[in-house]
Amino acid sequence: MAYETAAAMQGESLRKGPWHEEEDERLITFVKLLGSRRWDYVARVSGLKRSGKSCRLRWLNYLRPNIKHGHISAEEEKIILQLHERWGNKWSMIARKLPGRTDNEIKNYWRTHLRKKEMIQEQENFQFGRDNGRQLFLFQGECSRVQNYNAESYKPCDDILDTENRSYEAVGQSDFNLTSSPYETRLSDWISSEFPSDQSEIISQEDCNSTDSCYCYPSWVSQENDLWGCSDSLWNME
DNA sequence: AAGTTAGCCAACCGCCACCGC
DNA sequence: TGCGGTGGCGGTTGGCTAACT
Repeated sequence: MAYETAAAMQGESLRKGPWHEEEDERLITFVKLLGSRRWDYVARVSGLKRSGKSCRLRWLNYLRPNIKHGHISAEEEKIILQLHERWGNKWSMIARKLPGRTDNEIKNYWRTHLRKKEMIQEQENFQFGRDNGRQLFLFQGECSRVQNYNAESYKPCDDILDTENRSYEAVGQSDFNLTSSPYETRLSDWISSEFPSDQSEIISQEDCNSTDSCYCYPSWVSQENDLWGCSDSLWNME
């Protein structure tokens, strides 16, 4: 690892985890002396048992002057929303438009606050079968009748299921988009590429009378082309 | 009061682009 | 022109704390 060279070459292991006050003070001192560009050099010369990368991150996210911490104002939130809509997850670009805020802070804020709002917004605007025609539903619990859903007959889940008698979880494509693990992203991409957007029917597992999990799957997932027996390309992350 | 869950945030990881040799 | 070193970036994780049961 390139970033381990500084301390590793001196036979020392690099420190990880939270920064101590003394480390912060030392880093500030050496950045003032050497500038905030050559982080590997700063890490080496300062004697901090940290990687250049770690020093850079600490400086940018916490120690540099004029940095703002804490409450994101309504105005800032509005800007974040607008820029995210325009640029997507370009956190550093968005951060440049918000003086004193770091990409890390904006990213965290988005994930914990704004994403929820967007999810709610998406659910409100959700038109089953029109925009994202393909939905995967996983119903936990009894599911014994065939249900055909399409854009015209779509009803909110609460209407479809008797919530007093069944617990369920519905996973829509929009939810796949909001998750970010490699496999989920791959799955979402795979669904988009494999199936045309006009295939909107969802049917449930017909002969499922048990109280165990039962799957209601889109009609476009045929027996020959089911999710679990699909081509290697979906699961192969190489 | 103790255990569990959810929210938050600092820090790490891995990938990629750039630059100098 | 290829290669290694470095910085930048986005995604992810882990730990702390508050809220809830």
